[in-house]
Amino acid sequence: MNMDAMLFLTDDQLLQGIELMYFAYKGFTSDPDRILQNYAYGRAHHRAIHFINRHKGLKVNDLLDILGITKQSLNRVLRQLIDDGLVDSRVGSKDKRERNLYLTDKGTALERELSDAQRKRMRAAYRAAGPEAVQGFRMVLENIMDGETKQRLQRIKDS
Amino acid sequence: MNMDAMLFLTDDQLLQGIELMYFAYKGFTSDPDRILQNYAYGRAHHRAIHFINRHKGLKVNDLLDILGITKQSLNRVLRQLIDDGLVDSRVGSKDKRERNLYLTDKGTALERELSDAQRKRMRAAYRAAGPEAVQGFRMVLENIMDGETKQRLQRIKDS
DNA sequence: CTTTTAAAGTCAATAATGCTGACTTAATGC
DNA sequence: GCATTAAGTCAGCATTATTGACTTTAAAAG
Repeated sequence: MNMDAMLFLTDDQLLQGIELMYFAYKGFTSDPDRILQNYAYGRAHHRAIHFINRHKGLKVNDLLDILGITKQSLNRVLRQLIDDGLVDSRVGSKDKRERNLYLTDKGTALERELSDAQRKRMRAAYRAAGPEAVQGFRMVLENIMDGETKQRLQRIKDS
Repeated sequence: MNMDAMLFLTDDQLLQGIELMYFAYKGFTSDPDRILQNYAYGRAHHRAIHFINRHKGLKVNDLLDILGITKQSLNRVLRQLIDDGLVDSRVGSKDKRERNLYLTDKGTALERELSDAQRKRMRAAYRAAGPEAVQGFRMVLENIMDGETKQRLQRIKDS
């Protein structure tokens, strides 16, 4: 398939790609969803845990920014995770209004359990598709993302 | 990147892929989500409309099977679409217990509006990434899917 | 030093979308 | 005739999102 062929991608071929995204995402979330049921948590908890792990010590506002949800939506989830001893909310050292979020050992353990399952699936998919396919996968996904989202991610990475 | 390098994909690299899936999916659904608000519909309506369009005349049971939700969950959504005149539910010609689902002109119009936006995003992403990347994108996504989902899709395609 | 702004947290109400359980209706198959 | 199947419905509940209206605490601006 060359560049010329690209220009003639039919609507049907594009719809196939759209369905692929839908079904792949469903598979992608299925392992964590199953695990979370054992803890009476949902996807919202998983996302919070994931990003607190990825950006240790991030501020509540940063987390809100990444997730793109409201303070009130996050509150319920974060409250539970803190009360259940999975997340530690420490008063900011410089600015005492801020709270820096960290996973506790218990939180880290759940994060491992969740991401082990998800990594296993990704690794298998990467292996089956091969290294070049992985590069393509990444490139297309990055271009599907909102420009705004990219900027948000960059901002967090810089901070 | 060769096959050997694949075997040493770090956990961090895999986590990056996981985040990419999350953010790309978010972008992927953002255009339809915005449009659906104008009609007071949600993603569930979109999915129903999408699959009724893709598999014209499909049975209610087939739609349940594809979506992987319960009859009661679908009912609310399908009821609305039928009442609003977007979907036509016709008594099966062979087996009169069955209902074959079709989009009306009005339903087709909304489907176009939704998928135009989504196709536009996909087309742009495909172009920016290039033809080989698209192949890779497809291969990885197919491998992320559940085997069960693949079989379900095959079953519908055959029927 | 007082006022304003900012970060975090909370309460209440609402919406979309899923679930389970318990049914009904109509048509098919045997 | 009777069991099964396809579709549809009612009620209740859970999760996760929303908006709006606050409070508390701390920093920044004046």
